[in-house]
Amino acid sequence: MDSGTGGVAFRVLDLLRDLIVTVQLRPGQRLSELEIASALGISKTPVREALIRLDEMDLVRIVPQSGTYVTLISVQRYTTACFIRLHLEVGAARMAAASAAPPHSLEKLRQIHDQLIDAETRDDHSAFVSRDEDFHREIFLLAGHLDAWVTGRRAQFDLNRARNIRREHRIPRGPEVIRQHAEIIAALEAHDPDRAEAAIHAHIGDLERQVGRLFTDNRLNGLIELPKPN
Amino acid sequence: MDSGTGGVAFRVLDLLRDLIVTVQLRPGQRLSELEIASALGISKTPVREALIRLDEMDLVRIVPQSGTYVTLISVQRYTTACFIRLHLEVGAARMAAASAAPPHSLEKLRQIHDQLIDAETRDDHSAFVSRDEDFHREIFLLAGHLDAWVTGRRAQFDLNRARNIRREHRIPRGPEVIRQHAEIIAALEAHDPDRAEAAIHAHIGDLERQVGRLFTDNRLNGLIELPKPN
DNA sequence: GCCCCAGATCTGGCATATCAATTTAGTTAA
DNA sequence: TTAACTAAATTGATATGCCAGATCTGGGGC
Repeated sequence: MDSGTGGVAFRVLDLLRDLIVTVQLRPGQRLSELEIASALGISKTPVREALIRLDEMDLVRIVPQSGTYVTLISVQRYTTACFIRLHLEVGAARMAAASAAPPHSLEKLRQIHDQLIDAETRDDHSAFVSRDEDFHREIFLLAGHLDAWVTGRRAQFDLNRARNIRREHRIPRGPEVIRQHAEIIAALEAHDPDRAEAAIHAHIGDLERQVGRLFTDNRLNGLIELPKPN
Repeated sequence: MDSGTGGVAFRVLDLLRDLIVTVQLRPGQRLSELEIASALGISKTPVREALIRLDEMDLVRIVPQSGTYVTLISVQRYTTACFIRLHLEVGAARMAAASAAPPHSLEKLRQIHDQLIDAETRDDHSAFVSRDEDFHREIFLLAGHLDAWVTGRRAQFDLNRARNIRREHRIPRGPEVIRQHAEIIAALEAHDPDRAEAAIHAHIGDLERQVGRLFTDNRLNGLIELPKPN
């Protein structure tokens, strides 16, 4: 997942990003430049640069002269992330459905779908999540707007963190997801934009509803950004 | 537009961002940490931190041990930015149209619209662009997804840079924009999501088409990222 | 017991110095 | 003339030190 190469700062960035998304660094937790630096046997500088990048992607918040904190999970941000994903994927799916669509172009999508089914059979949660991401990424690729996928994905960190707090070992909603993906593929094959839109709508809407309940989980107490105290 | 407060690094960030968006620093231009630092009478550190943030928002590209360059204007990125704006604004407008919509909530939107008309009358290009941004921002606000606006806006730097290279002193498409905005307001007032979607579609589609021609401007030679040389 | 304030401590912000990779200029050989 | 090689200069990358502001702590006053 990480670039592998690059300077020390980038390796620190990858490390911290992973630790945050997998909630090994918990939301609200205080980080110390010096502490991280000495733990890794390097100086503060590359650590600081990594933290600046993380700050820029809203994964941490640097408070001057006070400390750097892992951002809390924000229900508002999650809701917005769903909104963004929904509308971008609808647009991408419509575009993909309307395109000339060489018959083989959907082959990759079907292949990913098969791998998803396989992951569900093997009950491999990690692979399932990965293949699921690949599936949606492929839709943007088909629409010729891969960059937009990056945008939608960036808005989705909170969802992944909430998921990882649950540490679900069984795959949730596996069969439904597979069924919904199959419907999306069918709509693309039929070159039916309206059907594709409906399929995406159902899929993302379901996701938002299901995961919305996740935020009421007791385990998230203190890890969630409260609505404005005004 | 800038925060006003904050440390030196943030003031450098605001300065450089403005210089880049207004193309006083031209696409492809090489920047030097040391040069900027001494010009501002500060050390390289805050300059570097600002550049890291700019790198994270794709306004510059830091090449290790080589140099930092203002990114070229990318037609691909611009097209994707239009795609993102189109679909997010359609979603937001539909949501705003469908909402309960207290009668006074649209008042702000009408007010901005009036200011836009005023700017067009006075032929104040800068104010026109500003009010235009406010207008679209307000739509996201009405939909309750202001964060999504930030996402859409971030993807739009290239458009603004291309605009500023033209340095148009007359307001382009002023009357059409005003007419299209009026139609959007009318659709929202009528609580008609389909009509709102159509209005946004027309507006953004028009924008993409008009500005698309802008990229063929001779003045942009060398400032645009060429399609993959493969 | 509670509140307030001063000093110690910790944090990030910035400056400075050194390093290594890269680019570039100069030079030499074909 | 040109191509290739070498060395100096430039750049970003990292380490380190110091500073100012924020936080924490503990003692004194109410």
